Amino acid sequence: MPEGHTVHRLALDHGRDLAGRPVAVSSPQGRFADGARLLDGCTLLDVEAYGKHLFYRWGHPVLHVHLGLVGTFRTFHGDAPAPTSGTRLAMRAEEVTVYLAGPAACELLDPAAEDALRARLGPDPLRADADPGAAFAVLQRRRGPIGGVLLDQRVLAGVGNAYRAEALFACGIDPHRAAASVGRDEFDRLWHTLSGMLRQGVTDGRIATAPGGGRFVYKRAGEPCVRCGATVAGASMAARTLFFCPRCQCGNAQGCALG
DNA sequence: TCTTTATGGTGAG
DNA sequence: TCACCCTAAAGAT
Repeated sequence: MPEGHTVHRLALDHGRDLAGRPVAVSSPQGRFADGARLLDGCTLLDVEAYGKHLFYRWGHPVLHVHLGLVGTFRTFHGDAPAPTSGTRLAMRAEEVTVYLAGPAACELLDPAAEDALRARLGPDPLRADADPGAAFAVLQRRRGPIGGVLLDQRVLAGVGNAYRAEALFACGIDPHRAAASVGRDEFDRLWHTLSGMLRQGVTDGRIATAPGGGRFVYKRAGEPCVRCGATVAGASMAARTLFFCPRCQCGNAQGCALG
């Protein structure tokens, strides 16, 4: 489930449900037992999202969570079921209970470690402090196709496989084109498209980028392109399945027809 | 009751 | 580029 929109939505929800109150923290699975013991009963001050990373502040070392590919949070209002055997972290404040399972990271970070982590991240299109120019400057120096560079969190933080496919389609950009060949105007349209799609995803709680609540190309390999009817392609790029329309994104399409 | 799949990232070769 | 880590749900047997 997790691209930037999921993580930002979680930060908003957890901030609303848990912050400002003492939180009962535990690790039913046991793999975060030491950290949970330290945080248990502390008042959560705030929750921040940066790209695909979550930071929970308590006045202690910050709690850093990264969902990875399979991590999921589940929230219960009122009575919560018993946690599953894989529940790494449980947090409860008043009537809200949150379970975390399968994260790539659930750890305490001291300020230096947090700084080092943030220094590795490019601008996040969902954040007000994001500077698209910084992302463009990095992108211009990259070798390799734009479809691969978009997934690199050092260039842009928060974009994953679904949004790379949808945004490149919406902008009519061939994913195989060299990243360095993308001009500033074109990049600005791409940034704006990504930002809008991600923002919509935060609101919706899911990735619905095409009119009618569906998707343009993501996971639609073999089906007809919604715009031109050509068969949507699926191919591997940067170790993930890339979906695109070989006609609409043929390498000489102009501009951002849909975005 | 298996096997497969997933919107991610790291570290080894 | 590959193997591998994490968990749960869906699909196949």
